[in-house]
Amino acid sequence: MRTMTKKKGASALPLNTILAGDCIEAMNSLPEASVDLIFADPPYNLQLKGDLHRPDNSRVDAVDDHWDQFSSFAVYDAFTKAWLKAARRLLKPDGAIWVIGSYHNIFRVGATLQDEGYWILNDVVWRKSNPMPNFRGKRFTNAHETMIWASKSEGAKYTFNYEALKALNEGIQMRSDWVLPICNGGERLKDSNGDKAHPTQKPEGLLHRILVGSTNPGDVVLDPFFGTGTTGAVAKMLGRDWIGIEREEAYREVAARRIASVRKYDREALQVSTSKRAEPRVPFGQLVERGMLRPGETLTSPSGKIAKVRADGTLIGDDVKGSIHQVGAHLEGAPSCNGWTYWHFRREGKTVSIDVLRQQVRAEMVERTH
Amino acid sequence: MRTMTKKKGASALPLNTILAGDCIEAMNSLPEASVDLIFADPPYNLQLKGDLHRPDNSRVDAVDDHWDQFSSFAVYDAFTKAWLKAARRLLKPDGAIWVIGSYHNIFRVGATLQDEGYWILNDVVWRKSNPMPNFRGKRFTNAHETMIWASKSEGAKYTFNYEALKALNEGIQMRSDWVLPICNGGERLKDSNGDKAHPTQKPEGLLHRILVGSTNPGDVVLDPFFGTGTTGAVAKMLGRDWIGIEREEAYREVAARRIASVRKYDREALQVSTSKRAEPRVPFGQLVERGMLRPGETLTSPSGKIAKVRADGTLIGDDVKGSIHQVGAHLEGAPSCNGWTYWHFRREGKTVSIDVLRQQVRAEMVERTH
DNA sequence: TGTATACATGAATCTCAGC
DNA sequence: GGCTGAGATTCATGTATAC
Repeated sequence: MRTMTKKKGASALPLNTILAGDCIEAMNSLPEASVDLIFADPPYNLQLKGDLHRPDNSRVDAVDDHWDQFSSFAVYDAFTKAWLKAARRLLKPDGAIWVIGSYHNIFRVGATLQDEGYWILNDVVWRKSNPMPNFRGKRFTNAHETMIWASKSEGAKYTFNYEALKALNEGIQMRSDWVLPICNGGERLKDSNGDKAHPTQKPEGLLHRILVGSTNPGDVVLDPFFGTGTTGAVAKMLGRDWIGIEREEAYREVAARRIASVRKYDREALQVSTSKRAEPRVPFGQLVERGMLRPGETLTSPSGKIAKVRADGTLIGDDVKGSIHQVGAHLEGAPSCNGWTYWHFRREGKTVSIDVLRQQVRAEMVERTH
Repeated sequence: MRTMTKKKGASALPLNTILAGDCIEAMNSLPEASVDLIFADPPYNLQLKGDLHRPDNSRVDAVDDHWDQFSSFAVYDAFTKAWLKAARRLLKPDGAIWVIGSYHNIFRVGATLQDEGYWILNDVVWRKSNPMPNFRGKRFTNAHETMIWASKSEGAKYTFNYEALKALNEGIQMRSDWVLPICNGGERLKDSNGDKAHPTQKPEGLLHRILVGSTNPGDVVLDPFFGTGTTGAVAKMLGRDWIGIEREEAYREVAARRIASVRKYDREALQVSTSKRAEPRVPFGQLVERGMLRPGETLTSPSGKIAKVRADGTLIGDDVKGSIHQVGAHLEGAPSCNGWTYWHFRREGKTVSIDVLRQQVRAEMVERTH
């Protein structure tokens, strides 16, 4: 793990520590555009009528304030807007946020996210495999919670480790509904009385998937409602830096102890499957320059189209010339075409994809860097 | 089916008919406190830009209809507020509403519901068994839509047929996540060209579950965005009265024809509603996420081969990385390999097959869903 | 007629480096 | 910031066609 601070202009980032106090004040004390990912599990005790605080941290009194539904929503909205604004200031331009909630608060959180300029990428449902049943039989078993994943703004280049998530899901694209058990058993932290240390401790599996999917090793992850520190624990295991903010001293103590006992995974284990987009580009012309394909040689497509290689690495067909992609797209009447997988050549009586040659070139590039 | 009107004071209720025109005006023309349930599938306000192509270059037929275009969130919010207000006036005191949407609009709808005085009872997730994938690999598969179920006000005595829903669910309490296929095949209505008659037709199984669960025979069900009339068709089958409102004449015609051909208690519809559950497929990655195996941990094979677990649920061996099956096959020089029975780990001095862990996960899933 | 293969399609905010 | 061009990217299901 790196040192405790990262310099960013004049300010320092208190990495891998738990900050005490109100999350809005704490976030405002940190340098802007310094965090890669925020995970937030904000309070949503709206309908319990009590223990709700205004943005200025004064407590709302249900009786004195003539509590009603409307005023309670207004107060909650103001609180939500304030912390989402502070969080957005902290995010790097290509950073992202995850917020988790239930039907009590998630609609207000989602609307505020949109109003504040975040760009929703997905809503993801955590489908609990072992939920608490609805004992009174008056409603459906509350068997899920909703998470919203959003980038700082529209058009941002957010991190999404598509291949790693696909690998986690046994080769099938990861869906927006995740089946995971609730946090219990040995993972559930207990206080000295043997009671649960925190009412809504999130399972580490949830954070594992979020952090593997939307951060890279070395990224900075901030959790403004740290609780017992699940975010910090999983971030440490996965080689990400983390910052927690928590108001309650009892939670901070439990979290600190918990994270101290966590080990980081081996560096090798943190390497995940990568996309082809991350591979170095190989110009087709290089295959010609290197003599892997001869100018004048004929390439064929699975659909039986034909083109000839020219000395400058372009192709020429019956009535078209251009790059391997352009000629392929034209011959197929398609909007685009990946020429690397489309075109084939003959060697020793066999038809071979030109992509095999690209892979050879790439393999040599790797060899040379060792 | 009863007569076409129900007297309610001086006004009459146009039962089992489709009203033409704007839904807000039409609702305002109906008597207040006269409807038992409202099901609404409002425009989602998708903001699609260019065309989208599948990897095979075919073009996706997008929802680009004029009725889904709104110039801003403010305009969409005003529209939402107006129709929810009109709808609430129509509801009997113990009536309820269901609204369906996606992340584009559902947060705004949910917040407006709360602001207008509705009381949210559950959010229910429709998990699509066969969603359209994310073709560019940039986000999670959009595999669900969200429905909000709300009573007219807090404390209302809404209808909830707990036992009927439990029976639909093979004797287990119905959860807040429903697995149902999207509407296609014979159920999907086509126009005279053979194209889909409506871009977003909902499956009858969804409405079946909603109406069985939250109405009684003889209740009045209103749908202000009637489309091709799924709500009316299922209401008729189930012996509920219905009122549809639809602005587009083409949709009204399709809906009228469809409902005319429906018989009460249609066997086929009941069949649809009890569609099969998700198979308990367990990706290897889930064992890692859930902490049953640790990234960096070594797995062994009966033949003495070795590989290490990575954070994304892939394995890495001496000169190979990939899924448990791929790495096993490569190390054995075999065309294929069942990684579940091939790989083993050590616990308490013993060598255990990873398949034991899969069986543990499966046992938990089966326990809760059957 | 039965089986195997090919094709079509679904509420979608779906690329990115380099100039 | 805008433009150009390389080149990466899909799962489940129903229907049509081929053999």
